[in-house]
Amino acid sequence: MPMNQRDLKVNINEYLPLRDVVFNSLREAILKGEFQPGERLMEKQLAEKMGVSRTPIREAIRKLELEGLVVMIPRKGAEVAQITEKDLKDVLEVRATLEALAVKIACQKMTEEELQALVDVNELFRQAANGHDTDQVIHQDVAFHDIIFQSTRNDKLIQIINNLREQIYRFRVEYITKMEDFQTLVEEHDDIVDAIRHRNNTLAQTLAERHIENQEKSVRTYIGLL
Amino acid sequence: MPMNQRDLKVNINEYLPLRDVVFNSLREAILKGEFQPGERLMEKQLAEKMGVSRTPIREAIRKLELEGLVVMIPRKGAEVAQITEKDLKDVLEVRATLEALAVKIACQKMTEEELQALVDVNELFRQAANGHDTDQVIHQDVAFHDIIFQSTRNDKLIQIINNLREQIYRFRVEYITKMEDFQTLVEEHDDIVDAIRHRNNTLAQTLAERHIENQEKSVRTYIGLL
DNA sequence: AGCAGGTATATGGTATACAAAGTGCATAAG
DNA sequence: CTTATGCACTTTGTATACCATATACCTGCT
Repeated sequence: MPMNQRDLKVNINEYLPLRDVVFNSLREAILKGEFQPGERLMEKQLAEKMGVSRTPIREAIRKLELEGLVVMIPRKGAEVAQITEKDLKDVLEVRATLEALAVKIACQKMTEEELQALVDVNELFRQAANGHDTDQVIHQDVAFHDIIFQSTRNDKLIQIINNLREQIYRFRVEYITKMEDFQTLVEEHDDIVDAIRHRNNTLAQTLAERHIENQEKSVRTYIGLL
Repeated sequence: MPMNQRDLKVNINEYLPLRDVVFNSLREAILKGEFQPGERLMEKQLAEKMGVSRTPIREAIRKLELEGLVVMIPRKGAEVAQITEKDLKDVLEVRATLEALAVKIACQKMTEEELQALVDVNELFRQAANGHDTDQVIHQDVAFHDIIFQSTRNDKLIQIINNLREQIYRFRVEYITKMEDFQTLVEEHDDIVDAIRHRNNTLAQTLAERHIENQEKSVRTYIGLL
């Protein structure tokens, strides 16, 4: 019985409509910068490259459209969304508030196990930062924030913050790569961990908000105001 | 020349792909409760009813899927999303924070014209509430909050809050209809207007947050914990 | 009543067709 | 030499037909 159940579960988990496979591929390609902002996404071309028909491509594009990663131009098709300075500002303004909310809830709900995981990830982050391993820095930074989000038990909050992160992910890769000094980031993470450990939610909120604001400043500096 | 330009503009504005017409129709139908939660959305049936082919229907459903209004069941199709008590709680927790952010920004950026418009809408809201005109109460309440959101000049914030409002809109219609006493709502709106007028952003934030929290309590009371 | 098996129906995807709009390039006009 | 004009080509948007597979329904058997 447990085996059947597991098989069933595996089957359910493994089933992914082709449209979602396409959706995930395109999304990742856009986030990694394999498609430039403004670049056209042509159905036939994508269909041929991915070996599928136009139908799943079109459906994937509908989802990317709502996700904000592509914009539709009537009767011309989809192109990768440009990000203006204002978009960046708007996104980070909302994100700062929601990250603050997340740590506030985390102060109340985070378990000891989660806190330990956060400490561990933060240590990996520190090592990556000291070793200037940018890939790891990005990876552990995402992991760090993910632990905080998961501890809120608020699926809607998690979904929205992830979408907001996604929208500026392309920049993050660029500016993190250019950035030499991760010391500020390390210190900010340390402070946030401490605030959560002491369940000091007002402090944690302030720190989280400042953390995102600093990120905005960094992006501006390193990207050169776009 | 201005006439040509206007004609062109009109044409551009009037063009809506069929998929978007379908998307808007289905969305409105779901929000108005014309489709019950859990009800199946069948492509062929919808296509016949709306006089289009399956293609635009399928694409519209992809967007509804990402919007959270329908859930996909693998190899079975789309059905109208159920809303659990936890969903409601999660959504309102995020909304309370974002409404607070909105009024905070509004305190800084709202123009005198917008403030006047807010006062006017608030007066209409009061009249609707006194006259127990539920349709108008809902309409003016939406208008009231919209003016505040627009004054933030943050398109991302506006988009996210609108999505969050949408998710509980179905309940709003029900509970507002059942609600007899709008006095609390009127007072809360008055207080928020005053706080914005005096550019008191900390007070405004507190009021907005409480306003949404009260809404959560009301929904729970009137819907009976779902 | 419960189960087996067959039938109908829906999804998910492929392929094709075609009108309308957009793109690009060559050629004509100024 | 630059700017229109025109024409061929491509792409989107939608419709339609088709099929494999999965689910739902029904019917008859035990």
